[in-house]
Amino acid sequence: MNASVKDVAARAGVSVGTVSNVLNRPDKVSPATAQRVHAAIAELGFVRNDAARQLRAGRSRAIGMVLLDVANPFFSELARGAEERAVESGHALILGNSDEKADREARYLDLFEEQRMHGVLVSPAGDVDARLELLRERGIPSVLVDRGSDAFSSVSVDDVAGGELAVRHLVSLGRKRIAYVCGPLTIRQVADRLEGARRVVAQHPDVTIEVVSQAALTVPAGAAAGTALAARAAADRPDAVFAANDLLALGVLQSLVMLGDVSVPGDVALIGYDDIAFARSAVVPLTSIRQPSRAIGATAVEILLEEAAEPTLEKRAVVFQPELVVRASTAATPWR
Amino acid sequence: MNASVKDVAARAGVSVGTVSNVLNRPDKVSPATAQRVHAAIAELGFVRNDAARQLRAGRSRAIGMVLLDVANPFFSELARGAEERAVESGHALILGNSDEKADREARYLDLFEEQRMHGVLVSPAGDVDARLELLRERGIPSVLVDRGSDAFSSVSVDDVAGGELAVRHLVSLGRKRIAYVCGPLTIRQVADRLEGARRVVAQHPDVTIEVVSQAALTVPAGAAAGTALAARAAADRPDAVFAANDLLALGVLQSLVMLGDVSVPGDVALIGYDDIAFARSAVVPLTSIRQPSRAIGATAVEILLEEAAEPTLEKRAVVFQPELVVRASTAATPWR
DNA sequence: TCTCTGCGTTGAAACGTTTCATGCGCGTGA
DNA sequence: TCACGCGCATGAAACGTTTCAACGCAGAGA
Repeated sequence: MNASVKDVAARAGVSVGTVSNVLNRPDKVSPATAQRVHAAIAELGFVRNDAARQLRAGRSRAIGMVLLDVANPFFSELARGAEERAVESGHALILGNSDEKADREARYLDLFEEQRMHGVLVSPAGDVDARLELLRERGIPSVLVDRGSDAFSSVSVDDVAGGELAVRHLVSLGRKRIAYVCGPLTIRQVADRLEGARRVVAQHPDVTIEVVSQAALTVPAGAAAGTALAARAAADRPDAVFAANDLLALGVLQSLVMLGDVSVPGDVALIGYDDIAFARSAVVPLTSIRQPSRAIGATAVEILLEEAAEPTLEKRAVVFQPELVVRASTAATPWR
Repeated sequence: MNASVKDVAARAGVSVGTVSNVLNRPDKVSPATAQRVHAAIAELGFVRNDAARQLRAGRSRAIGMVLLDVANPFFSELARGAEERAVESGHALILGNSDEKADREARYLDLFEEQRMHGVLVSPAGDVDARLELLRERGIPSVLVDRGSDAFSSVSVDDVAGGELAVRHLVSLGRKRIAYVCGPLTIRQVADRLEGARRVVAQHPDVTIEVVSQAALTVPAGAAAGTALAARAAADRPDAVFAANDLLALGVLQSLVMLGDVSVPGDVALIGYDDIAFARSAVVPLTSIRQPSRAIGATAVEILLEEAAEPTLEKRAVVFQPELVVRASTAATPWR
């Protein structure tokens, strides 16, 4: 049904080896022959079969990426950065969604292994180290994204520092009773941000922190947490909320301001994490911790490609620093 | 470096054919042999090479999808729906971003053709019909997403009806001077929504519509449009804005309310399109037109798989109906 | 004239899987 | 007892590419 390199060779009156040379090392073939081959290709509408090429090469040219949640703007930005860098050097980026589930993550890694991917980028949900070690043994390098590791190269943001930044900001505004609204503490980023938060709290005897853990890092999960907070007696309510990401924060904001009768930042100051594009257009524009998401993605691909080319390379750990972006949700005086 | 089916066969003391049978038609092999083969697979850590399998099979089990903008929640939801349906039947979904650029779109289609994809889903940026016709000739079916077509199956939403819904709502609130803030009119959805809007305007002699076209369908593009509107003298300003999607609407909202001194919905009523999750947590919660994004993705995969199995099938066109979701940005009285 | 170089081209091997015609051994019915 | 059918297992062929050792040939140098 499809023209193969053999058909092209026959049509152009050359051998298959020559056709392949025209495609892959044009300098090795005379202009006249190349010309004839190109003509044959065009006439037959020949399209290279990547499966065969890959089989021969032993590995794919594609890079696999498993993310916690593609619908989260932080991750889609990250993916964007990675894709751009990958395409730049002739690689494709295959995206998978783990939904923070270890089994979905594992399925994608299996798939990537079957495809003999050029390399794999993971923002891990479960404990992937053993699995990645297996991949490495089979010649597939990996880079962890948005999390550090002792065993693999990684590109991450200093989440402990981010937690410190956030809580230090809240404390500097005079807030004393902080709630940390977060997802499962098994997610490293969630735990690290809490760790940073606690460090700051430890330095201020009169400040307390309470952990409100939800099942997911999504807007509805945040809304649930916010509803619970709004239902409390005012005296019992925290005067500040640090949310583990902006989606949670937006959910909290929604239920505090729109359903409950709690004002932000009057009654409760609110700070998110990631500084997604929507943070600034929220009901009350959201103070947040910004991460250089695109740069993270691009850097991860960069490192991955280097390791794929030179497997003996030592592992590296790039750590970006987060940045505080102050908006109305923590402003000293209520916005408007 | 990697164990092959041959190694497994040797280890288990059977032929390669038998190993393949164990993997693909377990019923054809005696339990005892199957047992031995499974043991060998485990011992050697054998992982099937998908490239070889694909080469033999003639086509990949993956489905390719090209979207206008993966970072747009409408599309990531859509992709999510598609992915779930695809995985359900043992297919992988490969995602590509066209960024509304015809050349990027073309690159992905080339890639998908080289990979002999099982099928292709496209939300088209450029004019893809000819290209898809080529793919079809080569045995790769395609389904258009979020756009109708005469030549291919499609799953879309009635954008003309959506435009009507939006503007009828604005008119019912007594608004007379409507601005349509949109992206390039070459994008079908953008044009269709305008068409719908114009139909309603045509029925009301005292209502006018003005088109404010931007280069992209993004938040910053919307902000630019909003800034321009805010800069006008109040008498010269529209009393309602219909934005071609929620991202634009959020941008408009941002610049009207936060930079300019225009109140929403007091001075200007604002309606978006897509009803993304963030619409409800905007500065002023956004009235919008909801589309069943996940169902669209799932349905598209469904149809694609049927066509892949039965290429002679007649083309189908599924059209979902949009739905109006009223929030504060068009409420009769200002919110709060 | 003969040998040596180097350029262009050739054709076969190899990548790892699935498929399919073939073969073998055993029990069953005639 | 023989033929037959049935259940399993076999191994070669095929998929389409890239690579590589080998080859032919023309021109240069001896």
